[in-house]
Amino acid sequence: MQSEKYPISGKFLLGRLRHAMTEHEEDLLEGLFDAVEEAEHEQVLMQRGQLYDKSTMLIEGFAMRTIQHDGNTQIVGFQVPGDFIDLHAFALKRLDHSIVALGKTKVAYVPHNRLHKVMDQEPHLARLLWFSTLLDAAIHREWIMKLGNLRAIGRGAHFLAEVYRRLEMVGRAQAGSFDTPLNQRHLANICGTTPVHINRVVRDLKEAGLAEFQRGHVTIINRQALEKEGHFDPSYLYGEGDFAIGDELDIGQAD
Amino acid sequence: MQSEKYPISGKFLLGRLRHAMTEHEEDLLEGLFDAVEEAEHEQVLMQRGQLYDKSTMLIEGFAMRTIQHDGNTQIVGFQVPGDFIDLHAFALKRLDHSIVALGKTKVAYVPHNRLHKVMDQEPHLARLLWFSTLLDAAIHREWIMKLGNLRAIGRGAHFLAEVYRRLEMVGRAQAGSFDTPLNQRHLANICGTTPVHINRVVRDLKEAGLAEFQRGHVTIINRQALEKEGHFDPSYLYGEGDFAIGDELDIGQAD
DNA sequence: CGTTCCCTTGAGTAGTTTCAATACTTGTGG
DNA sequence: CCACAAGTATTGAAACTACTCAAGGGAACG
Repeated sequence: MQSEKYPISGKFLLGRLRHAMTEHEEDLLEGLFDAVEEAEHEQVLMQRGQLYDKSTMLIEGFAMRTIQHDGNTQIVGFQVPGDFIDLHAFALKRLDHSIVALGKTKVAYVPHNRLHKVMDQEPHLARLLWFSTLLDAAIHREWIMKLGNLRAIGRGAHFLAEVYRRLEMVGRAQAGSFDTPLNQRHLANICGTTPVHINRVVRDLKEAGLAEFQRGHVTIINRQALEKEGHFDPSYLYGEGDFAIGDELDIGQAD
Repeated sequence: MQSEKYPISGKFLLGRLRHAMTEHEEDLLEGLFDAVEEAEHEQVLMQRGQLYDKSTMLIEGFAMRTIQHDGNTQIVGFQVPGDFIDLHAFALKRLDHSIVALGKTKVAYVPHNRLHKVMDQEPHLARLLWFSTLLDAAIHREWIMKLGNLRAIGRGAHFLAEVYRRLEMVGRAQAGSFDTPLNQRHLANICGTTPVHINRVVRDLKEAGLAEFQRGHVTIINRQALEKEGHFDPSYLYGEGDFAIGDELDIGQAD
């Protein structure tokens, strides 16, 4: 599989526009990165406000995007393997938020000057990189929907359904379950509630036969019911078959 | 000013990276667009799921991004003049959300094939376009923070503070006030509450001497207190002076 | 000048938070 | 291998925030 041939970038856009990448582009992308590094749980990978001249591919493990204000930390994003987690630092230079590793993670960095060359010489690949940053934006929008429209149980259900689907796309989900570095405090933060309340939500999800959230492990008991409870429609993840992007349109060819 | 020389794209990135555009790029960008068109209040400019081969510059008026689910509509974004409101349709091809005009608006369209040429031949301008889509993502993240962390009054205060600042950047704010096509139903939706409750919030904001929200007009009474109530830190808008982007780094030059 | 949409207010209820106390897990050192 | 500490999860009760239902008032538009 792609993960073996491309140990660093093999999961990038997997299940989405991966098939739109030429072999030349896959080789090129893989070659952009410096050596693989490891990061510990809760290690800050990128700090809000700092200047960066490199961006990060998440190879193994998880990460979260956080915004601080008055001692409070809000989790505003969750990243899985294959995510180019701070590619936007290339265009923004400074990040408006921090990126923190969750669990043991493997990452690889690409210096921005190499991305400049891609912009100059590989417009099609550049556009795929752009696409991947817009996927994050689409997920952000769905989180806004989730927080603005759903009660706590729906938010919890939506998040679990989303993560399961995203892990599935990059081959990191087992049948009906996945491992996670999140605890109930993280989950509460992501769902915009308190840990005490999310604990009752977790109990309710289990009692309703939708999903189980245990330390480090999530079991999807009834996927369809879970997705319904969370009003989860996966098309915003732009998976293959959802919006079927790239099938009817050639991406990146100037005409 | 730029608005006179460039009637269509003159407000694009104004107050942010506008100064990083060369005159050549400003001319080029202006020339990309077809004739200016008008749109009515609540007119759907772009429909979720449809295929598009053009993108839209918002010249005058406002627009909102909406996600539908089960008859419910959630507003997940708010756009002001100078916003390239669906540039992401260029990379995504289909949108995960709809874009709806608010009030009388003027827009102009650019066919995607012209953007292809920009990608191929103008990597620096392409990167500025990319930057502008990432600004939207940064605003999305802040909305997630707002919904996840603040109570209703803080959310209302945050939104008013943000819009005032954004309008200021494109020269569309008067001293301490601005006009808006939003009613309290919109405001409630944006803040993730009910109209009845936001009505009480509006009253509280007025009684606390922070801001007034009247039909079509918002008055900022005490900006500092309003921003404090909303935990509003404008740096995520990447205005001049905030993260001071582009000053210490050359943007877009491959080295 | 009436219709319609929007705003406003009140009262009861539901959802969520806060505070507090207890149990369970995991890791560490004796 | 057990004891302890620290973090995490669970439960209960009271307080609060926000929602729902309902009705009345005000502004805008034809």
